[in-house]
Amino acid sequence: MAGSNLYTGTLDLLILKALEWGPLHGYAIGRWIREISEGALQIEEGALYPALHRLERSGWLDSDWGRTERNRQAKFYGLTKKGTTQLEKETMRWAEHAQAVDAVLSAKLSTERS
Amino acid sequence: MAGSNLYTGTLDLLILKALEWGPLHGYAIGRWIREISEGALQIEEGALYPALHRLERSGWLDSDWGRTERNRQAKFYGLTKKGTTQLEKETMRWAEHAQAVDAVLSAKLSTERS
DNA sequence: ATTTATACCTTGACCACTTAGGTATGAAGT
DNA sequence: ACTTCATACCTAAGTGGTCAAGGTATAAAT
Repeated sequence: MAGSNLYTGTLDLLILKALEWGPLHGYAIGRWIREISEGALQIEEGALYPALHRLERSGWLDSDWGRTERNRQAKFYGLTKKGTTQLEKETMRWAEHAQAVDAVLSAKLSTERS
Repeated sequence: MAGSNLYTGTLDLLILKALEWGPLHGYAIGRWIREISEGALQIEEGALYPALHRLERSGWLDSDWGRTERNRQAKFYGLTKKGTTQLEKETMRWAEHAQAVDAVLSAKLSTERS
């Protein structure tokens, strides 16, 4: 259930950001995002894995099979150079969008409303 | 052109907010959002009108045909009581989501990344 | 009489996300 | 040994918001 409150389109940014400091496997990406956001962002697996495949297809990520500290098989994803550039773009896009929405939300009656 | 940069799901909030100070017609809602956001938020008409219908169907809005200051026919939308409640909910949802995303974006390497 | 800006609408396609399943494996408990 | 649990991956069908690209109508201006 959980109804993960995220707006469509932000998932890519979150994933790219999760990999900024080095490779992680998919399951850990989801967990990391949830923990950093203190539960506010719950990524469904049905959204996470297709997103990882899409980002890899786009060339932002590459992947390698390996083993976790707990000795489980896992596919580790890493940022490519293109992915790093994309992360910067997406970060800027988010900042601009968030600022714009906040501008609307803080609009006062004084504005023209013809 | 334009490729309106908004994350899916934020449109409802923007529309509800636009009507907080009183009724507006659809075209004016789109223009108001664009102007307040200084062009950052460009609402496509193909998204705007269906959204208005959807919000009205949900009971957040009601509508009446009238005439603008320029003497044009236009359908004026107003917030219902349920719509006002919904605006509060959506505003909170946005605030929480934005805060969560910002938390992820400002995450430092120090965080556990097992 | 034509153009322009306003104002509304719809249809088709896309695609991210949800829901709801499924498989496999290592570790831990009984 | 067997079961259970958490980990870790995956996919298929359906939903639904948005975009692209059309279209109509009308008041005012040229």
